[in-house]
Amino acid sequence: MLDIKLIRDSPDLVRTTLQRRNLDPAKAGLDELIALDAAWRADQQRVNELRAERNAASSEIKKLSGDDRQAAIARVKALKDELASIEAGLAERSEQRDRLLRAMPNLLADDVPGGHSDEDNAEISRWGEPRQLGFEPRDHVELGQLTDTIDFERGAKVAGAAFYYFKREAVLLEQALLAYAARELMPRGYIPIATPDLAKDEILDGIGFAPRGPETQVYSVENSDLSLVGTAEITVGGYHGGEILEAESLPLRYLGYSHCFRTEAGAHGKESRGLYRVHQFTKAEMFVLCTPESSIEHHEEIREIEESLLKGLALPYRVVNVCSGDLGAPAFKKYDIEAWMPGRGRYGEVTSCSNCTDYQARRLNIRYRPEAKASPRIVHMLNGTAIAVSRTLLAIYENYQREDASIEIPEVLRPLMGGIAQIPSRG
RNA sequence: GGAGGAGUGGCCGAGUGGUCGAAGGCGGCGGUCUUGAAAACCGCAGACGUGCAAGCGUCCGGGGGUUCGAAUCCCUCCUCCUCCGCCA
Repeated sequence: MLDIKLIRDSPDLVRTTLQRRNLDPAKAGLDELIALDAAWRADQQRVNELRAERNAASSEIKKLSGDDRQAAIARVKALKDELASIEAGLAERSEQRDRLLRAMPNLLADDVPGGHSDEDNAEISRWGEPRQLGFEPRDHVELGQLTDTIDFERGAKVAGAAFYYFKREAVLLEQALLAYAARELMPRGYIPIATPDLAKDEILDGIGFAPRGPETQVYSVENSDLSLVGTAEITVGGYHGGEILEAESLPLRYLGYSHCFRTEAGAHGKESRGLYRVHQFTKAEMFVLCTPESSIEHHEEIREIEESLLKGLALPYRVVNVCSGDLGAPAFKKYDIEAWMPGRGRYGEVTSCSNCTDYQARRLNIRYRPEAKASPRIVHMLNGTAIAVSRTLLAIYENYQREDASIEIPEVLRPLMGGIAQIPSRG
């Protein structure tokens, strides 16, 4: 969430941000929030005064006895009743205020392009040339069938549409990709961390996911406050919740491994074929906690790492700067990296990275102490995909396919697959 | 699953109704001493809210209650530990 002080001091900045995000400030309740906050502060002040009075009167009581004591107790009781009535209103106001405050999206970086959908994302670079295959490329669904390594039909039979089985070399390929991420990132200071696949709703909410409700993308567990995580961003972000970190420990770089579960409500349509949009996949996620001064720099570093991972796999890609309308509430700025996907004949998102500045950290109350004795400050948090297995595997299948439907294994992954150099066609 | 015990500041740990935001220790910071460092000694130090500030308020796992007053009493939830059972 935003700092309430920012909203008090710079309401116009917040108003402009909402407009850039194609949100109506009135509908978002900005003015309502400002009014509510002012009223809340007035109430708070009044309550403080009454409490001070009550505390003072109360501490006198122990010195009194007899009728004086009884009279004093009666006075304090009256004060208490008055206080209770204001406190009730205060609690309600504070709740409303928090609800509106938490609903405000993050500020935007100056260079976030305006726009309404992913079509308005701004391409900023390209790397690699799509291979000249010299034959009509198959898509990964067909390749998965012909190699007997991806089984969507039985996935649907057992778990429903958009579930799948990996078999044979695909299993090794998944493990190789996950190992590849660790091998590349550990030298860069990333700490591998395998996280729970479920998290409490309050953590989901802290990261900016709506755990329940009609719009949710999240599977929740009945009769509990747990949900299946959509990304390790949730569990790694929650890892330091409520803590005050030492300045020397920053930046903290994590490589979080988890399964990811997404309902993809309302997303059934064009992209529903194959691995591109599935209900479950495995992912290695980069997560960085750093000082506010360094987050922009770290964002660029994460983007650079994501590019280097794709370069290592020799997958052609382009980088886009995600436009304001396509940006989630916690993100200050986000890059998508889109690999070439021959089966679709275009680029498709395989990784992305977001600078969420202090938005999530404030909700999760993650701070650091700049130096001894100094007051704590909110950290900045960033996340980025190292490897999303499903989409990366999709891109490898389609880019490395041969005419006979066998699939070459990218050079860097072969040592991680016991030397396997190709997936044979079994068609 | 059953039975007990415990959750206090960065850490350890006192504290069973008022003067406790909380002794003491460790760690931290500043200083004295020293060529420098260590040791020793002296001192300073919680978080949050509000306020220009002084201050005031809130916070002793979470929530609720009793009381004029709760770290302290009651209820409830969570977490951890020990023992038993069960499973691996």
